Amino acid sequence: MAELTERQRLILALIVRDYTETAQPVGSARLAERYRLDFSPATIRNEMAALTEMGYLRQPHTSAGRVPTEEGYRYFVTHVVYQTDLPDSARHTISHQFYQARQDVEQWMPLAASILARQSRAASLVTAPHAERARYKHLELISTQGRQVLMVLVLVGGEVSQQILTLAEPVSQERLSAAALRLNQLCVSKTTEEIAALPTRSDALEKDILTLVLQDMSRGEQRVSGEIYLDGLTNVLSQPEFLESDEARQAVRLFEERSLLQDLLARTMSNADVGGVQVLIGGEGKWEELKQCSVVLARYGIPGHATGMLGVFGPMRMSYTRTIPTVRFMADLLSGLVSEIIDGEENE
Amino acid sequence: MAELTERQRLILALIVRDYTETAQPVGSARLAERYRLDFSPATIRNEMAALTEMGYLRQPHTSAGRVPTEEGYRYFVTHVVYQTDLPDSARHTISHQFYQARQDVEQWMPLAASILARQSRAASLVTAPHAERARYKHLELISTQGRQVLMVLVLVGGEVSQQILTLAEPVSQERLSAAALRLNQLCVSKTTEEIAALPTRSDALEKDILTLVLQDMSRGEQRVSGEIYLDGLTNVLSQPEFLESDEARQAVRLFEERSLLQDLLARTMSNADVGGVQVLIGGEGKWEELKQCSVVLARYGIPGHATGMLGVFGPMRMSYTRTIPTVRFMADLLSGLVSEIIDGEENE
DNA sequence: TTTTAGCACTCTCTGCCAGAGAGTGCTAAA
DNA sequence: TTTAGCACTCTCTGGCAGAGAGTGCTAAAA
Repeated sequence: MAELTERQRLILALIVRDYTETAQPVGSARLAERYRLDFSPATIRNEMAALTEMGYLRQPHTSAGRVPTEEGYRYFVTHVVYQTDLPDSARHTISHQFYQARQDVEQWMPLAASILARQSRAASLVTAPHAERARYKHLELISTQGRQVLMVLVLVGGEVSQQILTLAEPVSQERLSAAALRLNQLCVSKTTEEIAALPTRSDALEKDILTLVLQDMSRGEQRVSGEIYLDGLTNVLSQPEFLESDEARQAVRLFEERSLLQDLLARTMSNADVGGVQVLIGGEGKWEELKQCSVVLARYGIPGHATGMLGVFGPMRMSYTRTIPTVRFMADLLSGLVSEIIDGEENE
Repeated sequence: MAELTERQRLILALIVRDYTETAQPVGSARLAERYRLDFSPATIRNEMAALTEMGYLRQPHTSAGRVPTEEGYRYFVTHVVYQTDLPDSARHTISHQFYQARQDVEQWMPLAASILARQSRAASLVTAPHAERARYKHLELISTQGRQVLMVLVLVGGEVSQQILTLAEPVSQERLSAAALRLNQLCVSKTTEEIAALPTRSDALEKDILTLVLQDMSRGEQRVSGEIYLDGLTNVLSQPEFLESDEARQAVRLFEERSLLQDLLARTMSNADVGGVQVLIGGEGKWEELKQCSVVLARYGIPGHATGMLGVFGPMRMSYTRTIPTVRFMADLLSGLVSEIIDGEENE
């Protein structure tokens, strides 16, 4: 990547900014006037030509203004905006909202998604924190009609899963409770491997249930993420990119097809350290569906215990200046909340 | 409503069908040719004029074909399609898919949403079954760092809610477990009122927790529905209505703004008996946002115990012939599943 | 050497117009 | 009661001209 002069950086930044706001190719005269630059449109044209030459800008057609290329955004993100911090006022507003919802764990994820969407004026996604290694906390067996039993499994960290099991023959609630009690004493705080290594239960009922518990736990471990919370899709649907181009609309499928989203998260997760913000511009060649879109993602949580991802999805010309600091701040904030749940359990 | 002749009904039905498929106003010649009718375009024109006079059809402009009005769809739905049943093949396919997922309660709702979306080729929504009157089943207190405690409350019927509580001073896991055990013995199977009527606990910890449990239970009772599952939004976004008209796009906000959706469900819920399918065409004057859209909704579950809603949302010209029987069938199917969980608990 | 004014050129966008096409309503005949 | 024929209406499409925005180049100014 060639080095840019101070002035070129300024012009690139202003073009990104203007295009982000208007979605129209930006011309030299417009730029000079709107930002009261103290050099002339002609000078700007020369610099634009240079930036185009270097691959940071492009022209939709000969006599149009300039539009940033993927490389242009990339440069903007890494050199101009990456360091900026979220303004104190925003930090306070967000912290305050979380403070009010601190009791209600179930509100955390939707709240985070809603804040991300509002701040970035784009679509947001948040996955619930998810432990790579499941640890047993508590089992509850609820008798229903005849042979049907509702099994509720709570894992360390607070993940909860439910299953229905059909027994070979009806079993009373008393026997179920007794079985659950014994299994709870036996398994509490144990990992999948540790439970698998236990001697086989002599009682047939307990043995069957334990098999299901193990199945459930390892199924959870194989999943990339917990539940996915989305918000702000309408922000993105009203953008001109999505009204006009079929291509961009494709990207909305990402939000429906779990498999696509999981794939995206999995790949990004692997090379994301907690706290670092990943910016995927225009799919970076790898995701056809994201050609006209960008995704800003971060991982949060406590690695080795429970982590989740959160991010923002929008047109390539989204406001990185607003989005990146917000995503970073929210990741830190959720990490804090998760550590409050996890920390104590480590040394139980 | 004036009575229609057999032939008028046929023509109305064919116009609805054709318009549903093509989204284009349908003309007399086209209709005669496409469906090989044994009367001429001129006759059709006469009937169309009559149907227009009666308010079932309208013309976008003088020399265009006809489009059904809201009244037209309403007539079609009540007189033509309401009785039709879902073909056996579809019933079997759906039953089969649920049979495979019968163990995994958490899969039921997303699966139902996915099937509804696929069958109707529109957007679907399913709410988890939700009890109007909460009944305590089991409480779990998980100690985390210091004064933070994760509380997991399981209700009869399988609803689970989580909260974090911050105690005045640190409490050991042993004390927490003991408290939970006592509260469980005390409260199992009790309703909110019954728990509220219990004598105050002497132990301060137990008293505080019980207050939170009650708060949680009554908050749940005030909610209209459980969690909401959505699917198939892309089906609807690719329809011409949504590409062209801003008005229709408004309707997508329904799917994001919980409050709107809750409101819609609440109002429909109130005059829906379980099993009956409600069809809301073009918002029926009440919902501005739904002007160009229709919603097919049904309630499922066991009234008095746990009920939920499920439905399909799409352009006004959605295929009612496919959608209505599917919604009805799915409601019955989910009712069956819910009763399997509930039944046994009643006479515990 | 760098910046800027001037200018010719290019491309899109808008409005306008004419002709084709689709559909209607009416009238009169079957 | 149904249908063929026909005049009429309205939209849609393509072509075309003019306006507007923006560029690149050249030559003069700083």
